[in-house]
Amino acid sequence: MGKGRAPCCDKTKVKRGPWSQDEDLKLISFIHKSGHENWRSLPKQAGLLRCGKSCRLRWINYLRPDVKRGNFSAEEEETIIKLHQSFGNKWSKIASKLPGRTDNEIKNVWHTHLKKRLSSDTTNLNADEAASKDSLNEAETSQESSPNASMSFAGSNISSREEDDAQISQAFEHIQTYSDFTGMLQEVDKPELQEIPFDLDHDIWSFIDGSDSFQQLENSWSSRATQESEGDEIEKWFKHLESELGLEENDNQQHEQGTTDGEESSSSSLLEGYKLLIH
DNA sequence: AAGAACAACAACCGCAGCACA
DNA sequence: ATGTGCTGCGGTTGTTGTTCT
Repeated sequence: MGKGRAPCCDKTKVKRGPWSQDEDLKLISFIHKSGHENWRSLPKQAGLLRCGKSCRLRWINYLRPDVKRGNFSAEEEETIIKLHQSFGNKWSKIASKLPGRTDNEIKNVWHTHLKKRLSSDTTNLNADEAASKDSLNEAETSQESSPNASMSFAGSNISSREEDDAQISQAFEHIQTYSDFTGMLQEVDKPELQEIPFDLDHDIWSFIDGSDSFQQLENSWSSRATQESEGDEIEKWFKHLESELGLEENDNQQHEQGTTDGEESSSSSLLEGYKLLIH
């Protein structure tokens, strides 16, 4: 201390850009073994030529086992819109209300889908309003038109602050339901989400990222991994991860074709790689 | 079929806040 | 009480994939 603030990392000595499968594997296996108490020193300890920030981001947004991947459901989108109304661009706060979704993912969805949808909805509504105003003037109706701007979200219209608040409350109730039933997160209309069996792997996920600390993990993972049942669970989890990372197909293809490329084969199976790393 | 335009998303950067010495 | 280091957050950029002309 006292020598000035050290830079986050030496940019000339760290790798940047997309993560390779080998890097993912190293990060996963290191965190499994030792946890992530210190992101700054983690890359060095894990043998990664990456900035600690980059490792953290990769883990949180992509590799963490409880990250829910796949398209956002209409309900989730609606929830994001409502939460954004009350929280603004506090993505982490919004993310905390949506189990399995990361702030980065929500931010992306907002910028790519929801913002546009809202603006087009608003435009449509303005046109509708103008049209309805004319008709209202003509009919000289006694009904009061709302002074607040109206917004439409996926079939629901919010035309007053009170209704707005009520809808936010409803959203929270909905979120609570989500939280209560994380084991049933599979969406009926989103079959791709069923690739993540929350219920089946609940133990291993809480084991990895839940109430059990990584300090406990540090002591238990290696020894537990040798036990057959735990080994099965680890294997299962790695299979899911491979499927998430799209490695399953490669793996199969290589099995069919007969692997010749050493580099590819070294990363074709996360589980095999993991086994090599921990032994 | 090829190139351009657009969309989606992963990753980076800089700042703020917190914890600790 | 103060300064430093670390983490987390939000804004932004870069890359890749898809659709359109």
